[in-house]
Amino acid sequence: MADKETPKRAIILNAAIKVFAEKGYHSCRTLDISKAAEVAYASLYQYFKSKDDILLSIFRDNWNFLLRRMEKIKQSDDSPIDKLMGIFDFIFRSYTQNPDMMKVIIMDVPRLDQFYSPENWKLYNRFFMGLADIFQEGQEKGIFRKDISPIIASYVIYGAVDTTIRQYVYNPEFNHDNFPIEAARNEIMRLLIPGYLSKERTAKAVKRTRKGA
Amino acid sequence: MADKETPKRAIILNAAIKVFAEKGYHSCRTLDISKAAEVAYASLYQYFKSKDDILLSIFRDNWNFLLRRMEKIKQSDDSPIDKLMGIFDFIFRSYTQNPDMMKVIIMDVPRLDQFYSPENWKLYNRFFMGLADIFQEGQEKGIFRKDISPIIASYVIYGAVDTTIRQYVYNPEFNHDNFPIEAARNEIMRLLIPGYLSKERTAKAVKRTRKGA
Amino acid sequence: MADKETPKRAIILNAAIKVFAEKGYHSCRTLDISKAAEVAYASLYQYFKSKDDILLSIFRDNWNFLLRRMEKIKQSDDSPIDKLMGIFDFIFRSYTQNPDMMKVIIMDVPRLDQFYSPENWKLYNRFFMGLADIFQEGQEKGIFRKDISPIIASYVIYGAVDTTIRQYVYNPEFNHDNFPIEAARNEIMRLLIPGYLSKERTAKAVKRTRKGA
Amino acid sequence: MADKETPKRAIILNAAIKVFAEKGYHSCRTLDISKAAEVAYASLYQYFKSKDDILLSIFRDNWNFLLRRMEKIKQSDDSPIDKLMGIFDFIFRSYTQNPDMMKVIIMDVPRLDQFYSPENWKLYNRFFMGLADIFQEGQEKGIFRKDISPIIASYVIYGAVDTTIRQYVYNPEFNHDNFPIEAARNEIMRLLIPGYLSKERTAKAVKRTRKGA
DNA sequence: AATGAATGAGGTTTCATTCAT
DNA sequence: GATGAATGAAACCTCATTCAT
Repeated sequence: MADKETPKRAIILNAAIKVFAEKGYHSCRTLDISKAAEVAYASLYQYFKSKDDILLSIFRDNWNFLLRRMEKIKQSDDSPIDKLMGIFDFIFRSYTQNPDMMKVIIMDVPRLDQFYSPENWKLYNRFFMGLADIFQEGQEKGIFRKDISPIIASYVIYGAVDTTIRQYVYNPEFNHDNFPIEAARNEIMRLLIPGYLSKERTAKAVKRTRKGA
Repeated sequence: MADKETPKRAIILNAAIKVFAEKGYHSCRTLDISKAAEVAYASLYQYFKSKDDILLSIFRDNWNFLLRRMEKIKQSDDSPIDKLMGIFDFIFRSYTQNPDMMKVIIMDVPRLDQFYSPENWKLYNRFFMGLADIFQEGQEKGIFRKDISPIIASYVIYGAVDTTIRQYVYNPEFNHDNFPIEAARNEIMRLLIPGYLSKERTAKAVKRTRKGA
Repeated sequence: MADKETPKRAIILNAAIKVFAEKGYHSCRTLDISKAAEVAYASLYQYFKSKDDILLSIFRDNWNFLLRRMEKIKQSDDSPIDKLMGIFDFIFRSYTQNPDMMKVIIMDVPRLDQFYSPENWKLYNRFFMGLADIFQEGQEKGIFRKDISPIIASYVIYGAVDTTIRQYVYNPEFNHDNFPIEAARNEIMRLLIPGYLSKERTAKAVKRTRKGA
Repeated sequence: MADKETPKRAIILNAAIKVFAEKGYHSCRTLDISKAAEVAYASLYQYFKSKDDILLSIFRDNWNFLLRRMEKIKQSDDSPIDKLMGIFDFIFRSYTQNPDMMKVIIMDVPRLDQFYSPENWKLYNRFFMGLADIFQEGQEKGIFRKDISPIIASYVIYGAVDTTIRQYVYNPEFNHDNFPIEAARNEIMRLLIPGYLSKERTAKAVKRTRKGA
């Protein structure tokens, strides 16, 4: 934590992710964040305007990262199915690597009234629009059904991921051992993308995606 | 509001739905609820233990209503596709008739830390399990793919609805006129249920479901 | 409790004594009293003006009873020592028979700000004045030291009883078995009244006092 | 009040003593305390956990001070009578110097339900045990009657002081001018301690006690 | 007389943010 | 830039009392 290398802004953000994930945004106090970050209480306010701003910064930083990754995938010459696969793969890997961050993005960010500002919606929607673009590309190539509007498809795709991860994070009755998150990912793909079938193809797509990271 | 017929508990609950939907659970004060309900402040606390309890009562009452409806649909002799259709139809109609209530269920309830109690999870999961049962029935009848676990399918189905309604409620960039909610419903069905195609069949199923209400 | 014979006022008063003794005046609610009395909530207010009034009624009723008893003892032809003995005996017997009542009188009544009204002080002081009268009689008869003002003596006498009973009621470290309350009473007599010695005399005085009841 | 030298904790405590003495613990609001202390409202809660904690801190601080003083007196080579005299003198002088504090200790502290915790009883009882030790020393030296248990004697001694001060504080019918508190102190000594007689001896003991402070 | 639902005033405490060092 | 003590607004809930039946 008290990492001299890491800039203090990042230290605070990482600590906040941990604390938000543990207690929830509304239930934790700014004092908890400063303690977890091992910085002075008032230091928070030298790097962020407010508690809100910390949470929204977490969203913005990570969402922008996601968007950049999506952009790369979109511009690749993979098939639409592999593109979707690449995005799914990225999200689920993010969850595996940093479940706290994902928890915060999925649960705490949409909780915040201030999240629903035009600027944030714009950023938020860019992801849905990207998904829609890929879906539309698939429609044009005759891979996906044409009687579905791409934007609705993007909601369904995101909703599937969102709700599934929510279950992994919160549902105490859910047996994680029997349903490793990677299995869930594959099943969602199968359900949403009729053309998604062979494992070889998937493995190849994933490999390619990772190389491009 | 000051309805002599309606029991006071229901009056409070309806007022709370309105206030929660307008301002959000954390941003509204209990005083706002009592004013909206046109009852004395302390009356809230004769019918509910706390502000939390009001929100969770909204969830419990409506979720139980949803579960009862689902149970009826499950026990009908409709095909699994029509059963899913019936549930979608019920949820989307609920949204149309009482968008505030849906907003509260989708946005405020999962915000509340206290929501994640074993009792609530049990209630919450009964819906997913019901969806999974129908999906499994479809698998056994050879209608749905067998390489998807029913419980994951239920998450995807619910997530599709949840995220879509969320967009209808919150997204200011979203053009409601071009995407009436019924259209969204149909598109989600098409995306998730490969066998769902003909409009006649759907209309028939909906009719039957409504009659059975 | 639901005693048809006992007038309802007395039922409420007895229930209040029990509840006040258990939880303390400030920590119990009027609802607790009505429940313990098995009367309707609002019935309290047909017999008493307020919660305060209930507590003060307990004081007044019992204090008047004590005063009447003291008056009888004063007017007897016992020696001043036996008179004091009679009063001590009455108080300690009251504690043995109804510790809850004594607890309320000693702990809750003086807690109440409203207790310190001129009327109540007048009533309260009549007891001290009675004690002082007896002490003065003893001084005049050459039994007690003359260099002590009777009123101060009355405070000391009452304080001894008050503090001792307080210990019996509240002190968890106090070993009741080793110090039966009667032993305490005798020791206080010995300490305060130099002439108080022989057991026979005491027994006689007690007997006489009881007969006069 | 706004004393830069005095640590803020002490400022708050002194203000609380004043406010509690004036209005009583239950009748005053925490806002009154902060105003009297001329500190910000929330500052109370940086130094104390709660309103209760403020009152109990007043008790603990002053009681510990009393205990330390008693310990010194016990370890002196004064006679048991002079030791008791020293303690009486200290308590009555404390009352003269800070009647508000004494009022709070005698009236408000024992009001508080939370006062009756094992820890507080332990502290409280140390005073009674100290008094009992001195009384027992007097018994062993043949000064006090042996047929009185020291612990009961300690209750009587404390009760005498407690009740007398209570009268000085609260009784409106009591004529303070005719009974200066020092006179009361002497009379209590005469009543409780048969051997206590000569004024010269007393004066000497008091002098010695003060010197040793 | 008896009931219990309805009332609203009032107080403690929390916590994000600022300020003086 | 760093610190942490100081700040005060804001909100939930309790509870004695009244009122309508």
